[in-house]
Amino acid sequence: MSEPLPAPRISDLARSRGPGGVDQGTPDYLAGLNPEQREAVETTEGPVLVLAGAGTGKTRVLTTRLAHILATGRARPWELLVVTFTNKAAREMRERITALIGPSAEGLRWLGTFHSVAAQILRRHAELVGLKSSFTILDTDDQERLLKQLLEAANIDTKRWTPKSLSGLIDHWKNRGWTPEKLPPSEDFANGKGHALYAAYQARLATLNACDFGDLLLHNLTILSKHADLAEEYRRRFRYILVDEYQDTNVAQYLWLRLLSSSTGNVCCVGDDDQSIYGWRGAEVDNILRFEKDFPGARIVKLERNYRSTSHILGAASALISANKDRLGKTLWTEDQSGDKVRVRGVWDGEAESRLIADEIETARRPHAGEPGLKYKDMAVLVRASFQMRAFEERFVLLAIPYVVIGGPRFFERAEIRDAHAYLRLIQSEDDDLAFERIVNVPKRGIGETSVQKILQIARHNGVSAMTAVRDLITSDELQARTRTALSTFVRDFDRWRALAADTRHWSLTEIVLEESGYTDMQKADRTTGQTRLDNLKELVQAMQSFETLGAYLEHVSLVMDLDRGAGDDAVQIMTLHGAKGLEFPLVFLPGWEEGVFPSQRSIDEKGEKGLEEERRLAYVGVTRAKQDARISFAANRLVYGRWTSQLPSRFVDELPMAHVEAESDTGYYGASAGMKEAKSRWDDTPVFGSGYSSPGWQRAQAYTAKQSPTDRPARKALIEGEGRLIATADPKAGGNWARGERVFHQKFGYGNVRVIEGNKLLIEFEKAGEKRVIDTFVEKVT
DNA sequence: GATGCTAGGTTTTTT
DNA sequence: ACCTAGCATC
Repeated sequence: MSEPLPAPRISDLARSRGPGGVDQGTPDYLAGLNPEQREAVETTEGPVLVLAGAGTGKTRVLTTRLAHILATGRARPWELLVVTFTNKAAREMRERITALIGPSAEGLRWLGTFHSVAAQILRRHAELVGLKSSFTILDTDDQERLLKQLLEAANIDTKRWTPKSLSGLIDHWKNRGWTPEKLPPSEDFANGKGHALYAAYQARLATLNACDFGDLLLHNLTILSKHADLAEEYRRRFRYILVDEYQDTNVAQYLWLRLLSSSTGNVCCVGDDDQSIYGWRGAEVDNILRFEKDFPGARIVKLERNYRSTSHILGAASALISANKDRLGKTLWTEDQSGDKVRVRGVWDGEAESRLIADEIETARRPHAGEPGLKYKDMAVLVRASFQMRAFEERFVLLAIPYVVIGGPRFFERAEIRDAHAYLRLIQSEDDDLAFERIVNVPKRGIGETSVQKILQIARHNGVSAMTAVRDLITSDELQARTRTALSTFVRDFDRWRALAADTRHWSLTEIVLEESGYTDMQKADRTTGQTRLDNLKELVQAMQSFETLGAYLEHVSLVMDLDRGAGDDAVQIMTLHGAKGLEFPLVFLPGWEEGVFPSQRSIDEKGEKGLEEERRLAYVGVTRAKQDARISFAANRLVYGRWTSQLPSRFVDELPMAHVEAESDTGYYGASAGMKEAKSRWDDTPVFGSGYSSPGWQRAQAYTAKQSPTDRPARKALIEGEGRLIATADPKAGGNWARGERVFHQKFGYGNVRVIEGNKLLIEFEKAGEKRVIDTFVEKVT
């Protein structure tokens, strides 16, 4: 179906030349591929599913396949549709293809994330769904504020029915490909109001000429299914389609792909059903399990030779994943026969666990038996949930082990960055009411909530933007004189900045705006977080410099919600298992393998057997990140949300085969298989930390944190005068662990501070009564 | 608009 | 145990 096309730059690559420039027949880029990999690369016509196990060279196959298609003249770069999930994956793919075929890779204009490609298509046909091609893309924050207004307008209790949950629900609906018209009646929110709210939200988005992330795909679906001619045009345009991480596609993405391809087309999906870990955000493993039905006669290529891990690591991982029922089934193998067994350790509590891991990190760094030691960055601690990270951070700080936490709050989601963006958006377009609302009183300029509501109300009533309404209001007498003055300054500032924008580079404009608006001053006044925020803003100004225009910058950030910041120095990586997908490390630590923590209880409660299988895939992903060594650990006692809880080892520990595991425990439990019964009974008899204290008369004193309280808040005072320990709580219902400097409340004597602790005795001094009381109780974990 | 306090929530995360 | 939104009060 494709006639060969001239591809000048690429043809250099297509054939390797011997020393004398003699054509040897086999293209360079195919050299070194194993037979399966080669099949995956060379099966270019018709549908193909590449099942790529962990560490089987997937990215290499993917990029080589693209290079092959281009090099053999089957298509030109702009005739390829290549979609990934993350910007990082898209970027990496582009880089690697460029390395293979040179600058002609720039022609790959349809290579990107699902959302960025969908956005490109939507911009071309926006009018078909009632948008202008200049539509803005809202982030979750904008979304939630908009929904809050709608909920309030509909008189719905936003505490019981939070904007957040509605936003999550709408997102879920969009992921399933449901527009308000197609929403099944069984789906609902706030007792029968779900459908109307969803429709109202979409209508509001349309008036704002905006859409959210889900809409990018959803509008595509509407356009492509209603306009068969357009869909056909795209199907013709995309001669070859390639989808990465197919196991993570949701229904909307799946439908989108179906509309852009035909069932006999050249569609290549790459994925691994065993690594599907995003079911909770709409991914359908079924998409990959069903591939052969969707694309009859599809070729299935399994990549099973692993180039990453030792045989023990693979053995442990394979045994684990074999406990899952819903899978296509692959058996990874390796020629590597070196390496140690996976080590499993049971320890007393979370603290012992972090101590153990820190020790092992230091040991691994030391040269041993002629082998050089590992670097910090060769090691990673992979946790199930982020609350588990803190224990490691504390330990690493204490021992001066350098570490980085990967993940955490993302750059463009930080409040200060969003504030800055809101200023810029409002300068760029006066109609951006959401931006207006966000910063009209940030920093405080005497425009209270009441005035803002009034402005918005009038704006909506008159069908104009908030900024226009403000211009009218300044000249009327509907607002207090003081508010009017504040507003006219506000408007004047923006007029000035807008004029300035014409002949100022956008990053300088940003600096000027932040300075003149008083935003920088506001942050400087905040001693707790101000400096970090100012640093972030500086980074923002820096980042803006690589964009031509303000518009280009804003389009970029709305799709790419993070900055690719430097990989950093030599440091141990701490991250969640989800965050570790696609990465590899010589030495991997997998702490917290306890029932309820991992597998997560909530996952099992909500999704039952399916949830458990996904947790197991997560365990599989974790173990297969390791190249040389994997170390699993679990604790008998753990502090979870401030409560000491006794823990049982994860069922995943039991599923590990002794042949590939070496287990040992400080507390009586030996982990895998052999001697399990006896070991388990010993574990069950192990005494657990006593915890909890309660006594009549004591009430909970609310904890304040440095972030929440400025220096003059009571808790803060105690922090400064006391021993540097933050105020904790003493909750008679829950029991609590008290420490020096902690603040407590007694019905009779009021607030008091814990001054001295000796053994089990507490001395508490009360502020008002001048009372001193000695409390005899069981105290532990005193710092 | 600042302050004091309470209630509610806390798996995983991309775009 | 900790954080944050939001209420009541000054």
